[in-house]
Formats: sequence, C-alpha cells, structure tokens
Amino acid sequence: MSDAPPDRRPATAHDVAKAAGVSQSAVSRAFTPGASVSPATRERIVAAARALGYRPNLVARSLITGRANLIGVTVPANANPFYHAALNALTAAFARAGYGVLMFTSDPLRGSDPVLEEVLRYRVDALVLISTSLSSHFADECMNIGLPVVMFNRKTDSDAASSVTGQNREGARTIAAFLHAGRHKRYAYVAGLESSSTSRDREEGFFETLREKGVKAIERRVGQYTAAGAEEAVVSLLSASKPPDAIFCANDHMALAAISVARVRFGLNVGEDVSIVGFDDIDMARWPVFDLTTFSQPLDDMVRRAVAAVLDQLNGTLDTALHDEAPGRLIVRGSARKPRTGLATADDGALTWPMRG
Amino acid sequence: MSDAPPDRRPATAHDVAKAAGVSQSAVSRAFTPGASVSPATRERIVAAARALGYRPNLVARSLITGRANLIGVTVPANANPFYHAALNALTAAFARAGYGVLMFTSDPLRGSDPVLEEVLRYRVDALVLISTSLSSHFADECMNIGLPVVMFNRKTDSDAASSVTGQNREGARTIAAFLHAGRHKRYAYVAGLESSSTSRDREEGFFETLREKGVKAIERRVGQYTAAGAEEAVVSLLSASKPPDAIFCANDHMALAAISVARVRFGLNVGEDVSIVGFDDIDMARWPVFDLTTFSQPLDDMVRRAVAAVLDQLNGTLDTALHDEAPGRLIVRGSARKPRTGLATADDGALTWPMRG
DNA sequence: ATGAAAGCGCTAACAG
DNA sequence: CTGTTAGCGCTTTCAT
Repeated sequence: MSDAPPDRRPATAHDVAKAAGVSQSAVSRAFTPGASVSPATRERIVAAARALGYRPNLVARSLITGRANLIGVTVPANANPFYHAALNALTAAFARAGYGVLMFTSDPLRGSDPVLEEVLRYRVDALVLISTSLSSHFADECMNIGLPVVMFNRKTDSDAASSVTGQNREGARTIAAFLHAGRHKRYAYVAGLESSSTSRDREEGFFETLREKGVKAIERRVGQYTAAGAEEAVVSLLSASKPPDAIFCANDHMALAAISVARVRFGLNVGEDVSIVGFDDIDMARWPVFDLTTFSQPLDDMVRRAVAAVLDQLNGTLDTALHDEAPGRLIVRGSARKPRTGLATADDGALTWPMRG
Repeated sequence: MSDAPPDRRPATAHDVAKAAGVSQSAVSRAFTPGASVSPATRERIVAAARALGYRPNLVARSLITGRANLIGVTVPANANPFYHAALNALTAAFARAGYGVLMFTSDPLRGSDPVLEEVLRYRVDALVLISTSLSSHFADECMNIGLPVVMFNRKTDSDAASSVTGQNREGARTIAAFLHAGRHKRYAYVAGLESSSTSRDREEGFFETLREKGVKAIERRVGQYTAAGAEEAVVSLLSASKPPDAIFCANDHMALAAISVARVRFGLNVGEDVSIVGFDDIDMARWPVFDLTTFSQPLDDMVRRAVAAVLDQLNGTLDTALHDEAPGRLIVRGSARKPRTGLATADDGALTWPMRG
C-alpha cells in the first residue's frame, strides 16, 4: 500500500559485490584510486554500484586507516567577519585536499580545552584553532598523541603547536609610525582580549614605536574583540576632556564599530577630527562609509600556509612546530589623517605607506 | 636518548580493560551513560582510562550504531553575517544536543549537489542547508535513504525536505505598506539570487502590496546577495534621471552596502533623500552609521526550530516534511522615512510598525 | 588481477 | 552486574 520503505539500509560493498559477481575486496579496489583492477571488472562494479546507490562508507574506512579524514576547526562564538572569512577559506581549501571540516565554536572566555576534548573524540587528523588560545597542557597532550595543531591568527609560547599569523608587531609599529608622521597628538589603543597573543603583540609594537618617538601617555581600553565592547571603549575615550586624536583598534571589526560611534554619536569627522586605524583589511574596510586605513592580513596567503602546515605535519614532512608570519602592508584609506610624505601606490593600485621607504 | 615516542597509538578499550582487570565490554559500559556497571568497577575503569589517556573512539561506535553523530551543514561561500551567525548558532545548538557539525561551503552558482554528494560519504545523520538551494533529485535521494534534510532560510517545493524561514512574503508586504505609508514615490527592489526562493518570496510580497496600493512601475536589480552586487545595483538605480526614493534590498547585508554607497558616492541623506530597507536584522543593522530599518528574522528562534526539526526527524517523531515560518517584525530605525502614524514601541523597547495596527 | 581471511575498536545481544 | 561472542563495512595482507 505504501511506497518503498524509506529506511532501508544503504548498500554495502558486499551488496555491490554480489550484484556484480565479484568479491567484496574487488569492490573496495574499484573505489581505491591506485588499486589494481582490470578496466572490465571495474566497469561492472561501478555499474552495479550506481544501480544500488552505493557510496563507500568513510566511517568504516576510518576505523581501519585510523584517519577520519577530518580536520577539527574551532572558531570563536562571537561575530567577526575575519574569523568567518578564514573559516570559509579553510573549509574550501581542506575540501580540495580531501578533508572534511568538523567545526566547533569556542567560548573566548571559558577557554578551549573542554571543546577540544570533544573534538578529539571524533578522531580528527589535525586541529586548527582560529583566534583561539590553547592551554600548554592541551598542546602537550596533542603532541603526545601525534596530532598536528595549527593556531590561526594566534600563538602559543609552547613549541607543541604551530601558528600562522600576520605581522602583528611589525604591522602595529608601522601603524604607530604612520600616525606619528600624520602629526597626531594623543594616542589610544583599543585592545582585543587580554588573553590574545595577537592583541598583545599589536599593543607592544604600537607602544614601542610611539615610545621611541617620544610619546609618553597612551590611553588604553579593552574592546574584547566585540562591536559592543569597542563602542563602549570609544565612548569612554572620546568623552574625556582631552580625547585622543588617533585610535588604533586591535582589529578591523572593532575599528568599524569605532568609526560608527565616533561619527554618529560624537559628530566627529573621522579622518580629520579623529583618526581610526584597524588591523586585518576585511572586505568591509573598503566600504565607502568606512574607508578604513588598516594593516592587512592576507587571508588567502594565511590559509594557504595553515593548510600547508597541517598537511606537512600529516605527511611527516614537518616535524618541528613552525611559526609562520604572513606579510601584510599598511593600506592607506581615509579614516586616518595622512602624513605629507611616504605614501606609495602599489602594483595593484592600493595606496600604502612602506615603513622604511 | 629521546622522549616518549610521539606516535604511539591511542589507548583502546581493550588496553583499559587489561589495566583495570575487567572485560572490554565493561569498559564500554563504563563510558555509556545508561549502562549497568557497579560504581566500584566503573571507578577502577575510569582511573585506568585516565592513566592511559583513553578516549572512546567515536568512529568505531559510529560503525556499529550506523549514526556518525554528525550533522552536515553547508553555508554559501560568500560573506554574509547572517549566514555566519546562523552557522555559529547551529553549531553551538547541535553541540549541546551531542552532535558535531561537518561544515561545507556551497558555491551559490554551481549548485549544491556535488558538495552534498561529498557530505553523504561521511554518513552524516542529517543535513542542514543554510541559504542553499536543493535539487529535487537530491532531495528525493535523501528521502529514500531516510536522511533528514532541513533547509534554513530557503525552501523547496518538494515535500522531501523541511524548511525553516522567516516571514518572507508577509515581511515584504509589511515593508511595502510601511514605505507607501511613508509617502514614497518611486520604488525599487534589489533581489538576491534569482535561484533563491527567499529572494523571490520577498519580491512577490513587495510587488503585490505595492500593486494593491496602485503603484505601477517598480525598478528591479539583482545584487546576488553580495556587497559588490548591491553596490552596483544601487549605483545603477541612483544614476537614473528619476531615481527611486525607496529601495528594498532582499537582505541586510546588501542594504548596508547600499547605504554606504548612497551616502558616500551620491551624497544622499539616507532616511530623507532616499529610504533603504533590509531584511534580517543582523547585529550591524543597529550600528549608528547604518541605523537600518529592517524586517527581523529571529535567529535564535529559527535555529531552535531547525534543530528541533532535525532531532524530531531523527527520532521519527516527525514523519512528514514541515515548512516552519518564524515570526518577525518590522524594526523601524532611521534609514527610511517614517509614516506619520502606526508606529508602536514593543515590550523590549524596539520601535515597530505593526502592519494591521 | 582477483579472492579469502583477518581484523580496525567498539556495541549489542546473550548467558551466567 | 559482568563476561563472551558476534559482527558494523571496510582495507589489507596473503595466496592464487
């Protein structure tokens, strides 16, 4: 009376073997790239497989090979276009390399260990942590079980995990020099998370260079890498009796929120009354309403390096942890007052400010 | 001379059993929530497990149970904060329900079948497609193998897949009525993708209501759901000799890009010279620079419904596909001229415009 | 080039 | 409550 049973078990290699009149191992070979099967049998097998809707079961394969063909990727739960662009690009790149991405969200405040503990149960082949910190305890454990770990846009001191970052310190130094050359008087830094090596490195580079230039007092707020946090920080900064005229936000996402608040809530002309600079060069940075001056982190390049690091470790090509820094550059737009000299147009038409040029 | 071998195989239940002096199945029980083990033995087993760094192998479990504890989720490759917020929320919600999320990116232009074919190889328990279309062929195939499919923010005609969307048609009708009550003269719609049921439903609702109000000519452009596409569409629209004074963009992401261009490239005062309305109510919509009037899609509610739909289908509680519409409301902000009457403040303080109020 | 057989690490009846 | 026994669907020797 009813249609075909909707819950019939998927076809197995055994079913296909029977249908094609071959052994089950022949079926396995037919679906294994470099295996030795005669074209004739392979064809018969493929035909039978198609007829039965057969799809090799990756779970069974994983059990034998010990590799699930899965990369665990964690990404902070809060919204940040840079993280998501990275996640998308990593997922696409790993798919091309034949790996699936098992995604998890990490709570920036609770630490990533509990999440990672979950991820390991899936027998992932490697771990990529996007802007997520790693306890040295956990890093060591991963090293012990031979699990490659690559931190993306973050670092650890431990040599148990590799990392791919932008030029945090150098970029921040460039930004400081750029703002100083732009004749700014009062500086402020809006940090991300205190626990973030990236935020700390950018802070150090920024402060270092400004100090070298003779700037003594630099304001500082913590924006937690969130829009709300950045808004609050900027309100606090700009409400002061002597507000800063140059604000460096630890990333673009916060910088965009900062521009929004400075312009609308304080009626300031961003780029003249106050300069705001970010870090990342996300897509929205170039939107006309923002036109953000920022130090770029080349996403595709960083993803390429991260995927290569994972694959090399998987192949055993890379035995020691590497700390890779993808080169960026200062993209000069309208959100910060420009220096009178030193600006240059790059090959791709972008206006930059080469630090030593 | 060297440290512990870094590539020793992970401990198995068998190893733990030997160490604890019990059978291997006892170990299995000790790690299965409702199984019958005496507290004493369980304790011994857990101790041995900890000592050996044992972690139950989910792959082996999956092979037996036939359920990988994995939900396949695809998300469009292009940047859109709404998709990513959805992905994050879905991932967190499924993690709470004990499922991992296997993420894939779908190329909006190439169709999702090849990607889904990949996903199925992992023996996922269900599929969630975020803003991705589904061929009816594939939907049928999933139905045949008993795989629950839930489309998020999209629909199919086929009853083979469930869907969770916002009130696309009603929302768009409300927007049309709102703009008409705001005494606008010339209307335009910026569509997303032609292949998107969501964009089509919004378009239909918008056009329908405007026609009912006696509006004849309505401009139309296609923004492909991308910022660049929306910018181009708006430039084209506003460059006309008689440009529209009311633009409805199929989603917030395009609406924000539209505001950016209208304000900076055309020097228009958005909300006075030209009204721009979106759909979604993403976080950035409330940013002071945008202050976007938009029809909300309640993300948490939609995610709750989607997860429930998946879980119910997995339990067999839900046998027929459901098409769930999460109720939204028009959030009135400053990017569109307001009608003189009909505005109301909701319980949570948001300014809304109840269509029939 | 092909088949037979032995597991991968675990769960799920079954006995006891 | 606990141990024994079969497999889950596939890859991988090892023969042939």
